[in-house]
Amino acid sequence: MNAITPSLTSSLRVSEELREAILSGEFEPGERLRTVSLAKRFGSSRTPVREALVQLEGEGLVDIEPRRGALVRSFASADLIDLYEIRALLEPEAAARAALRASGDQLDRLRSLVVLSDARAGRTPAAIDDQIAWNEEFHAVVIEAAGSPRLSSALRATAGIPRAFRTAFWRDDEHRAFSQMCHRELVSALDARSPERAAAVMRMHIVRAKDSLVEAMNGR
Amino acid sequence: MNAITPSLTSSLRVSEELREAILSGEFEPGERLRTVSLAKRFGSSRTPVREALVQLEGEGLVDIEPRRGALVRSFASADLIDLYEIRALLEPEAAARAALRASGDQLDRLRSLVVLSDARAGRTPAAIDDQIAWNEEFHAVVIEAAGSPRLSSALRATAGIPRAFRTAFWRDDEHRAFSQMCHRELVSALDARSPERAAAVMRMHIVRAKDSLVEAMNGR
DNA sequence: GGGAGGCACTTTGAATGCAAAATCGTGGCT
DNA sequence: AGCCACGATTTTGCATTCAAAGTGCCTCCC
Repeated sequence: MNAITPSLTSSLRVSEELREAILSGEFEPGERLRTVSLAKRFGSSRTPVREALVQLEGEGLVDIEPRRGALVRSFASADLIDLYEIRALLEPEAAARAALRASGDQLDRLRSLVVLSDARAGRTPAAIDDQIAWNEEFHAVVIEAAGSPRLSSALRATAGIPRAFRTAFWRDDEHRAFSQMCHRELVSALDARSPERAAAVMRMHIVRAKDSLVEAMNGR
Repeated sequence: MNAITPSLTSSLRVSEELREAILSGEFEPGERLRTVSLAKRFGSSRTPVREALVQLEGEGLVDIEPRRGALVRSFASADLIDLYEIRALLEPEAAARAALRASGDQLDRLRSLVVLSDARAGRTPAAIDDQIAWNEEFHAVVIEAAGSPRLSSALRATAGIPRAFRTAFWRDDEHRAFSQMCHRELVSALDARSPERAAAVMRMHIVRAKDSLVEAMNGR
């Protein structure tokens, strides 16, 4: 999605690319993010890099220590559980609002994302990457459909966790099947314009994901 | 607490002061925040001002439109209601966690804030300002005591926003008395280490505040 | 008289320069 | 041998500078 990013400002482009790089696990948690090397990598000066780092700090992906610089935030297990518990509070509300406000286009997009995921049920790395991307977009569309800027930004602050962790549970067939079922059920609830149902499904979905994560982490 | 702010970096100092300025209603909602005048005001160059603006955008106090600059975010009534509904989701959770984790110092501080507010029950502007400050600190301490960085960052600016509407809120004796009662009750729940009770009280507190706000806005 | 176009001024966004703090390695001292 | 101090180097944070986009005003034409 979003093949064309106009990227009006360099700052925004850098923050996008850096966010992707962090989420894809390219940097170790705790690793220092030096402005010069990032600037070189993104073909800009240090100024937009610094602004991007401040923005990503707000999203919870990096820590900035004064006079010491930026680090990739560590995703310790307690922190990840924390993250999911907050999502479990916010996303059901987003789903409920989406049930009342989602546009036809948005519902169509959600439906097509479900169909895509159903059709691509492999376990190759590429298939898993697709699954992850579609899953992210699915949740992003629901949040967008909720039409609450505050909710959106609050959830952005709980931004994605490194995909390295996600592969842990996207490899699990059972979890994936359950997730797909939740998505289907959620679309159905949104179609039915039932906020209670949408919220309940979303809550179940998130809590289950949290448990799968805990299980995956314990299993190693 | 934190009477001395070391202000290691200029960027942090600017963001603090600018946050205060916005929350105190010094700028009109929708007003453009020009980097040169802010830099002049804070005695710095535009660079730290820009970083502060990015940070405050993440906190939801400012909107940045690419190539156009920063605006004070408007707190339209729908937006404020939205905000309170999110607080109503998050702060009860913060209170519940605080019930489990609050330190003795934190509980003492909460108790003393309640005492301070009880002792200073005037209606002069200065008294109201004190009430507002203590109320904000009360909520800040509870959130801090929850010990969840994600929750803290999601809630950072939210408690301060109603300061712009102080007249609506804090002049109403009934609301103020109820608020004080909630704070007392919350301290009691935290003392008793009862997360359920703490969450329930906090939820009531926030929902009541939302209704008071709606009422105040309709009443004019 | 009203609207479109153009020109000057303003403001943003990005690059660069510079001072201060932090980091790292080395050597000396106990 | 271990530890501390000190200097070189790196890196941050801020100021300044420059180009490009935006804004507003004024004129000219219809």
